[in-house]
Amino acid sequence: MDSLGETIRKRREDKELPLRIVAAYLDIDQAILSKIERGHRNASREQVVKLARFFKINETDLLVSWLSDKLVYEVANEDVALKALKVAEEKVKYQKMKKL
Amino acid sequence: MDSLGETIRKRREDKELPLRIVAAYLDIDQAILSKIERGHRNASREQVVKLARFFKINETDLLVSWLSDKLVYEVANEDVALKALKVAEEKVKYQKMKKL
DNA sequence: GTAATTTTGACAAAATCATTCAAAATAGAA
DNA sequence: TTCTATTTTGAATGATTTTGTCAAAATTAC
Repeated sequence: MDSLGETIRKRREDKELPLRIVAAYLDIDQAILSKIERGHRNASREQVVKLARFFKINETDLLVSWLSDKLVYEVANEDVALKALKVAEEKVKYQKMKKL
Repeated sequence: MDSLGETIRKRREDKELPLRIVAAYLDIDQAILSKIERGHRNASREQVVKLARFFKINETDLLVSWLSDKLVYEVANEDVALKALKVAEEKVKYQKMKKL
């Protein structure tokens, strides 16, 4: 249940690559990558896709990690966080149903 | 499973109040309230609290409605929407656990 | 028809967020 | 320790998003 940042930092350290290299691949400043890894900045969707490609991580898995991080951030400090997540689930399920 | 907008529009129409009156209570332009009711704008947390007070709706319920709307919006058009919501739940539960 | 209400969109102001850059901090090797 | 590479931080800038205002257009009710 790692955050996106924790996941890619582990991968990068396994391969003993400096931020510089990965950042260059993503075409971003290494400061930004540092912040993404530490959870001080949000990655963009495109950056997540590139990261999955670079580290050969399943793209869907990494997108789930990224999106769930954003959701956690959105409900942070709300007493009703869990309830809201459950209700949101129901709403999404309902929307999906309607589409068929 | 109504959205916040649907909920307060129903209440307002039940009481046969014009936007003008409710908007004045919230201290916002009626155009904004119109957009909130139709889901074209997001309400602020403070506005939700005021709306609950005005319509005598349980504040927690209305906050859940509001927050879940925002979550649904955040995952809109993502294939992994449901999965991300579930993972976010786990993450929130884990954070809560750690706090004790 | 008129009058009241609601909706819309253009615009401006404010707030938020992303990026760059350089300096400071940290870690590792000799 | 000193030297070097890497990482982290924060300030400044820019870009984007959000927020509210206003007036005109559309809708509804009478």
